[in-house]
Parts: sequence; C-alpha cells; structure tokens
Amino acid sequence: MVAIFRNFSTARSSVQYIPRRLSLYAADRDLRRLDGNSFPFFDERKQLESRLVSLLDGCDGLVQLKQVHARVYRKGLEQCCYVLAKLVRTLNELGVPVDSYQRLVFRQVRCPNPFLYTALIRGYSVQGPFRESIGLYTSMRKEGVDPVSFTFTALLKACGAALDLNLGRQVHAQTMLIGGFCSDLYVGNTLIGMYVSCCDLGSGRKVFDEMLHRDVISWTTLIVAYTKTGDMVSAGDLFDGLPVKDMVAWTAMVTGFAQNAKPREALQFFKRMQDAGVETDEVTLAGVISACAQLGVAKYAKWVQDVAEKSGLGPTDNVVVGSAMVDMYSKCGNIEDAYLIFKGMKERNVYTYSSMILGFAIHGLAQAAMQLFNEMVETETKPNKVTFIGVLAACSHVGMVDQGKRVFSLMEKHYGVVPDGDHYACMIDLLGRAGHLNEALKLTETMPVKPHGGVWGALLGACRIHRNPDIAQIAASHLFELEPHAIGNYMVLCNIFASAGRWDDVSDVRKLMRGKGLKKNPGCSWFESKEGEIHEFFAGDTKHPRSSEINGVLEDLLQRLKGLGYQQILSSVAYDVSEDVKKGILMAHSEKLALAFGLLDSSANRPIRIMKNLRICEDCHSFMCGVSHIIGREIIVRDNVRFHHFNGGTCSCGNFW
DNA sequence: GTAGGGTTAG
Repeated sequence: MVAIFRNFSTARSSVQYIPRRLSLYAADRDLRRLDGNSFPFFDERKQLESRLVSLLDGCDGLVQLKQVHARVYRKGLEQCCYVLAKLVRTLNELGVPVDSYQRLVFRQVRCPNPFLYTALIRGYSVQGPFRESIGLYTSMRKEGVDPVSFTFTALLKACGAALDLNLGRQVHAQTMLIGGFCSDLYVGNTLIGMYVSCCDLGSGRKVFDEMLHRDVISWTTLIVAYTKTGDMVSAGDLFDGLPVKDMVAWTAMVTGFAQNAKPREALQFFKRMQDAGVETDEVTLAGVISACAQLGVAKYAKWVQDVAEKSGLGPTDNVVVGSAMVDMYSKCGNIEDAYLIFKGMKERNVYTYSSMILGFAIHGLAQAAMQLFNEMVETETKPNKVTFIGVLAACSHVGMVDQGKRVFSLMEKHYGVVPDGDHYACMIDLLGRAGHLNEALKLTETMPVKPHGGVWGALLGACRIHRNPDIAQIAASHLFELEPHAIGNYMVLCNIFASAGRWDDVSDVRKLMRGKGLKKNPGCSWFESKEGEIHEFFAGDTKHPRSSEINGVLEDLLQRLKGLGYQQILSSVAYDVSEDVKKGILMAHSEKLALAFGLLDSSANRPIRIMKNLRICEDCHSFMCGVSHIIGREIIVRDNVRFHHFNGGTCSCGNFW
C-alpha cells in the first residue's frame, strides 16, 4: 500500500489517463453548457430530472425506490448522473449493501461524473469495506475524472473508520496535491476527525492550527478528541478559546466530564450551560444523567428528572433519556423506580434492556434479570456484549453456575456475540465465587484471549471469599504486573494473608506497596440527609458535629446485637494488633458511622441508604444484617461493586459478595 | 459532505 497514489499527481496532464470516459464526460458537459436553455427540450429534461430526484427524496423503502428506478429507465434517463447519484445516496441511506445494488447502477453508466463516483465512495465509507472507497477513487482518477471536495470527506471518513493512518496520510497528501482541497472547511474538519479516529491527536491538532478558517465544528472535533484521551484540561482550554459556543460544544464538555468520572464537574458545567441560555437536548441530558448516576444521590436524580420533563424530554417518550434514567435510578439504589421508568417507556432498545438487566444484577435480583433477558430475546432487540455482561453478572452474584454456563455457551452460537476478555472475567467470577477455584484458574490459563486485569482480579476476589492464599498469590503476581498502581489489589491480598494469619506475607505486601509509593485509599461512606445534604464519614472519623451522639447510637446497637449472639469478626482487620484494638477499628468503620447518623437523621419507616467507596467488610455486613433486624427497617448499602439490601436480619446478596 | 450519546465485570 506504499504510495498508491504515486502516479496520479500528473494524471490530469497525462494522455494515458484521458481516454474515452473523460472525453465522453467532457462532451456531455460541454453539450449541456452549449445547449443552455435555448432548447425547449432541455428545459423539459431538467424538469423531469428534478421531479425524479424529489420522488427519490420521498422514498422510505426499497420497493418504492425500485419503482422510481424503473421510471428513470422508462424516461430514458438511465445515463443521467444527477438522478443516479441521488439514487445511490438514497440506497446508502436505506442501508442497502453497496455491492448489491449501487454498484450495479454504477456499472451501467458509461461515463460516471464525480458526483456519482462520490456517492458510491460514500456508501463504502459508511458501511465498508472501507478500502473499496480508495479503489474507486483510484479508478476515478485513472479515468481522468476530477474529484470534488466531498469525494475527500468520504475518503477520509473511510480511512478513519478503517483506522488506517497511512492511507489517511496519503489522502491528506492528495488533497494538497491536486488543487487546494485542503483549504476547504469541510475537508479540514474531516481531516481532523480522521487523525483523531486513527489516534494521531498531534496531527489533528496540527491541521487545526494551520487551518485558515475554522468553525465551531473544527473546535468541537478537537475538544472531543481531548476528552476521549482523558485530557480535560486541554479540552477546557480549547473550549474557553472557542469564540461562539453552541449546544454541541457545551455537550461535548459536559459528557467529557461524565465519561472521565468527574460527575460534579459535569453538573457544574451543565449549570453554566443553562445560565448561558443554551438549549438542552437528549444528548446533553444523557451526559447529565450519567453524572447523576455516578453520584448515586436521590436528590440529583429527582432534580434531573424535573429538568428533563420541563424540556419535554421525559423518560416515557425519549428512549435515550429513559435508558439513562433506568441506569441512574438503579445506581441510586432505587431499583423500584428504575423498573417503573422501564415499564413506562414507549420504546426500548438494547441500552434500555441492558441497563435494566445490569440494574437487577447489581441489586442481586438474578431471577428478574434472567426473566427480562428472556423477554428481550423475544423482541426484535438484539442483545450485545454489555447485555451478556449483565446476565452473567446476575448469575454470578447469586451463584447460578449452571445457568451462567449455559448463557455463556449460547452467546456466540445463538446471538452472534463473541465472548471477549470481559465475558471471561464474568465467568471466572461466576466459577470463583461459587467456590470452583481450580476450575476458574484453569479457565484463566486456557482462555482464547489474553486475560486482562479484570480476569485475574475476579480470581483474586474469589480467593478472598474462599480464603485461598495460594491461588491468590498466582492471581496477584499477574495483577501486580498488569496494574502496578491499583492499590485495591494489594489490599485484597493483604486481607487474604491476614485472614490466614500469615502476617509475614502481609508485611511483605505492605513493603511492596511502600516501595512503589502506594498508600491505602481511606474508607469513606456518605449519607444524604432529609434536607438533601451529603454527610461524609471516613474510617475513625470524629469530626462530625454529632460525633458523640453517633458513638452513643453505635454503642447501644453493639450491646443489643451482642445480646442476640453477634460477635465481631476480627479477621476483617488486616493489621497484626491486639483484639481490643481490632474491636475499636471495626466499630469506627465509615459505613457504621454513616448508619448511626442515618438513624439519628432520617424519618422512620424509610430505608436508610448508605454509599461507600470501598467494598463492605464482613464485620460491617454482619452488623448491618443484625441492625436491620433490630430496627425493623431496610438498610441499603452501595459499595464499590454492588448494592446490599439488608432486611429483617438478612441481605439480598445472600452473604455472597 | 464535517462536531456531542445512554449500558461494562474484579
């Protein structure tokens, strides 16, 4: 593929490339120019052409389109590139495969003009095979037909879709070589897009910097490129310099923050956007809702639903907003509201179903998830890879090993979704949680794709549940290579060694962490008060104004639980200290502080909702179970992985998390 | 002909 365009720089002046087709095309063009409007025949023909084009415009199905095509023939316009280019464009829009119809139309034309060529090139650039676009461009040039600017936008799009940077560079060179196309605004913008798609942000930036004229699209293309690499600072700098900001540019920033796990910044930006009087549409809202989902706070969920309803973009009628809200409510711990939104939606797509299935999964409602999946496959909505992650996760969280294995084996055969590393991670999780650690290890070592951090992490997590320090060491050695800075992995291994009383190993891991300059993430829980304020608690925290009341509540709960036979689980402390110190550490865990505050603050009969940044420990889990029994109220804890619904002394996770 | 989207397991 080196320099496929080598010969074309001189194509226009080279006799060998100006054969029959060009002369025919030129003759046709000249004839029409000479004809002008002086002949009544020409006017008639023009009218006929326009009528056929508007007929094509109105076609919304292949049957209609074929009828119009037959009419084109009957009227003797089967060589008219103006009408045929429109026909090809309409076929492209309908998603008809280029080779099945458009190419046939094209072959019957003796001298295709640049627009007909471009229409076909565009077809390939959208649906592939992308390289066919280049092939067509090559023959176009061989025939001496000059490209137009949107020939290049189509070609560049194909290069971007094919992720072929080399080819993109060659097309870029062509735009400069054959006559100033690179100064066309559309071509410039598409060039930036091509470089960005091919992961060459530097070249995209260079095109942007050298453009004579830019518009808001040039800026936004680059802003999005920065947000996708996680560089929100550069994105923000560009945005600040953008002279006229439109809704799309604002949305790119809001969504960028949400996608980079900065939900508070996303909401702040959205508020700025509203203050600037910029309109909101479903895409903006999708980003805002995703930010609210990450915060997991009921107050924000209600607020954003209000905003959506007021903009006429409520979840009932808008599938994008609705799907995002299903996810948001389930991540706010409110699976009932998530399901209400889901049921109320007029249209549901793969995002809607996947969000709901994942919602059921993280709330431990495996049967509901399976049932919904079965309902889904009876609709026309095809499950995708995320849907299967939801289904497998649901099985995993309740130990439905056989069901999970069955789904996994049918994924590719029945639904055409090839299992990737993520799906294998789910399977390792499923087997490992259920205690089949050797089988899980074997699958990890024999899986057809290279296991990533998620796979070894699932195995390590299973070793923690089933206290297997030996397999844990194997998993951890891979993890420390793949994710050397992920503190959680080191902590899990510490905990596994601590539970086994292997304090020398604990100390080795701590040394390893210190050597890499890693520090444990402090445990943090938060609770939303009646007034919608967020109260944050760290482990061992005494800074809260009601700290002494909180301790009083905890002491009282502890005594009452002890009366029912509760014993503190000292192995949850990964420090080699005395029993009394361990007991003290356990009672100061952040989720216990949040629970006590929740009891002081919230209204009776309402569930107490606590959020936590780390996984809940065994002692807190057991404590929460007991408290839910004593107080007769539901306690919902969202840890970094899933939700626990504590009710009447048991948890929805079945002590299996 | 060019820009922004919601769901991802440990």
